[in-house]
Order: sequence, then structure tokens, then C-alpha cells
Amino acid sequence: MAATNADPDPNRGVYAISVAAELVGMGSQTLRLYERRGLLEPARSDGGTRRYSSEDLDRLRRIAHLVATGVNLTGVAMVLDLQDANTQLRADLDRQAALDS
Amino acid sequence: MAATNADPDPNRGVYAISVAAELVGMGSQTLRLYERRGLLEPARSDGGTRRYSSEDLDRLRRIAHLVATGVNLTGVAMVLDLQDANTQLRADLDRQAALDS
DNA sequence: TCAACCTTGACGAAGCGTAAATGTAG
DNA sequence: GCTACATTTACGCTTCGTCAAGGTTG
Repeated sequence: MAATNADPDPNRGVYAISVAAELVGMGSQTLRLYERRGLLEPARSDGGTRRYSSEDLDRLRRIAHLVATGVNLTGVAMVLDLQDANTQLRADLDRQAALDS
Repeated sequence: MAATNADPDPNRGVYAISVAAELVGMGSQTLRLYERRGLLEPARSDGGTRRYSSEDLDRLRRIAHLVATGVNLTGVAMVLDLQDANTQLRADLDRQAALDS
């Protein structure tokens, strides 16, 4: 199979807060607020500066969509968990169905 | 199998708004608000008076729990749908697993 | 060195629950 | 006829997003 380890550039997809905020269309303060509410936990540098990964950005985009719909932050956390559980269940079901083919 | 049709008392489990509110521990105005936000649609009498069924009360209790957790009404609607979908998926998965026994 | 980061506190806007006013159903 | 229902409007309280102040990281 193809190599999936040993990323040649470990800094790829790692962004400072202002860049991450720009990429997802939010303000930096908003990203800090979401973290304080437990919606996200970006990595930190040794000095304490936040480092956003590509996965963090994906999650922020999902959060943005829910917030735009009118869901508050407590609801966002719950909806994200339920959506993930739902996705996992569908995958399990597909795998089970394949056994019965 | 046992008879599940032909309910001998079709009014069983049908309540006026003040009774329903008391049973679920809310105010009547709150029930009207939830209806206006699309969380619930109780039946109406010919004159327009709301009639809450036992299923309506169950749903109201689920709503109460989510609201107490801090989810707003937009989020409540979404969470209820996701929970129901989740429950359905688990049932499907159990049924599929039984075929592979 | 200085721009971008950090935290904390404060403020306006919107949503939620409740109460008041007025009229109708049972 | 009188109580409980209906709807609409208005009012406090909380949450969310943003800004400002003051200090630290890179």
C-alpha cells in the first residue's frame, strides 16, 4: 500500500489563529471563544500560541454551519457528537450489509 | 396477538394545555412558544383549543431535558431529529446482526 | 524590535421565558 | 356567566460575538 506515515513536511496544514480565522471566515476572538466553550482544542506551541490543524479547520467549518443555522454553542457540541455517532453507525451498517451479500 | 386497536377510551392521554404544562413541569406560555418554534404540533379542538397527547408529553419531556442542558430551541429540533435517526440506525444494525447469527 | 499572539473584562444584539392586555371557547 | 383557553406585545435575563487594555511570544 501507499506510504501514509513520515509526512515530509510536518508543518503542512498548521496555521496561526489569524490565518485559521481567515480561512474559515471568522474572527480570531470567535475561535478563542469556541475553544473556551470546549468545541475545539487546537495544539499549542511551547510558548502557548495556538496551532490549528486541517482537522481543526474542518471542525470549525462544521461549527460555522451550525451557528449560521441558529444553534447555540451548547447545541453545537451535542449535534457534532450525534452527527459523528450517526456516521459511524451508517458505516457499521454498511459493513454488516456487505456480509449478507 | 393481543388487541392493540379499538381503544375503548379515545380521550385517554389527551390533556388541555394547563394540565400538560403541569405534568411536564413547564408554564403554559412555554408550551405555546415551543409550538410556535416548530418543536411540537398538538392536535386542536374544533374551536382551536390545544389537545396534548401522551406522545406530545414524551416529546416535551425530551425538550425539557435538552433545554435544561443549555441547548437553544433551534438546537433542540436538530438534536431530537438526530437522536431519532440514531435510534433507528441502531435498530437496523441489530436486525442485520441477527441475520448473521 | 515590533507585529501577532496571549488573557481578562465590558458592551450591544438576539433569543428565551414570563407577564399583561384583550378577546373567544367550553 | 365565569373559568380556561386563544393571540399579541412588552419586559428582564442570559448568551454570543466583538472590542479594548495590558502583557508575552516569535
